[in-house]
Amino acid sequence: MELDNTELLSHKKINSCIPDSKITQYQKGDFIFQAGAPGKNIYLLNKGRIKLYRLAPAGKKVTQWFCFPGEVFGLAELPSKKERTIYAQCCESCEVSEIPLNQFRDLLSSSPDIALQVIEQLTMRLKIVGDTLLNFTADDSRSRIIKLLVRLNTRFGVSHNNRRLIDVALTHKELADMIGACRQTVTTILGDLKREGKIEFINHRISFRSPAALEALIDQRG
Amino acid sequence: MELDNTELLSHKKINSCIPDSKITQYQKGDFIFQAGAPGKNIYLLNKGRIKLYRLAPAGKKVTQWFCFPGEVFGLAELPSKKERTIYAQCCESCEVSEIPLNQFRDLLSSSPDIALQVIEQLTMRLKIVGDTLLNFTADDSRSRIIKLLVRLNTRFGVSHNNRRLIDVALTHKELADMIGACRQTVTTILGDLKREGKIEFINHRISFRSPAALEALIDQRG
DNA sequence: ACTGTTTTGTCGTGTACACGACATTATTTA
DNA sequence: TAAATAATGTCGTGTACACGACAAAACAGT
Repeated sequence: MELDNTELLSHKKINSCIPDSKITQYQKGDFIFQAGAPGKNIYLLNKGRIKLYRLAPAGKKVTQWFCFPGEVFGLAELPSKKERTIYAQCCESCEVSEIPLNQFRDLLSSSPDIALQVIEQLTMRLKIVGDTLLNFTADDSRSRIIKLLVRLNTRFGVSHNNRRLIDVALTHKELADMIGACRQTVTTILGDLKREGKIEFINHRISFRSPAALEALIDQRG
Repeated sequence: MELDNTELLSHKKINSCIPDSKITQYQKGDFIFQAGAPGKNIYLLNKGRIKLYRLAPAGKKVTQWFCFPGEVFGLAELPSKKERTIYAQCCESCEVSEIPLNQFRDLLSSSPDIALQVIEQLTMRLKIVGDTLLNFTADDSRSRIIKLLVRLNTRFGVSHNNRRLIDVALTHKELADMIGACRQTVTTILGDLKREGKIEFINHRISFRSPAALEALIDQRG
């Protein structure tokens, strides 16, 4: 299982201009860091997409965040100085700037502008994770999927034949993991929605009339 | 229903020294702000305890955070400038400093130290909300309660008769809301734990041998 | 083109837990 | 100290959904 609070991410991007940073290229599937690692660095994503997730003992995943260019990650250990609890894995080839924690601190002190952007990024994420949490307790699987699609639309949606198309290929497993459901449930619900004529599939990408039309499907309870 | 990610909060407190801030006293039950309000201010809690929560349409609550003295709140609207989605309600009588958003921005620019503390607070919260999210998908009610007790212990735990005592009076409803369960389930599970001799009640406060002893009760599944 | 692997679709079956309904006991408030 | 309100304890009953099992389809590698 895998969660994703990621869809709507901060619109505040930091330009890839961290001075004296070490820049590294990664391949799809590579880990920037894994849970258990010491965690002495802060990262800025320049290019690509990175999935930040946790792993429960039973092997369930919780995708905390999808990082996009301009976003800082690996901050969680800033206060605690403990080891990482999160996995950071590349979804595609990525370029990442990396600086040590204390250097990052200095940077923030000397660049109030960057500090403010970091604060805005964090704030935004906190809000979205909060939304997700609410979503979890309040909604059933169907509503969760619908809301997920709406959120995905705001990040990956493109216009296509006078409709909206979520322009990212995602498997049912991935979708399931984003909303804390099991794969079969997602398959069934997606099948229902398709049968109802609410969504269409264009090679693993989901298309629908409009976000509003989708939202109208959310039952009263949620 | 009501969630709480609050238990372990940032250890970074900001001294109540925001210049030119308006200081207000509140009574228990008062709202500092409610969802739907414009949200042009940032707050710093000087004294008391504040519950930050969301409300789902069906009336379910999700407690996002318990604010303690030295913590900043009301930030979520910093980037979006939209209306608030959160309720901030006093759990007891509180003293709160309040400054307008842009003044807060200026403050951050001129005081990198405060900016850093804010970043650390946010980071800490993000981590905890993430934990909660994982907790939600991976654990059943019993494990959620046990883990909640462990977390509560780190914040409110005191030593008492060579045992740990969570020194806050919480109703079953409140506990239920913290873990996204219904009240009856909490009553039952707490009853089980008591019958098993794992916990005791000392006027609405929960006591147990040790956090480790509690954690041992978490079943293998995770 | 052939074969292994991943993804999708569709069944049951089992179960955790929400929800309503009460009775009982605390805790406020008048 | 009575009356009202809130908190607890304990029942069913219903249901959403996880999980296992498998078949079919799509995709990838050689």
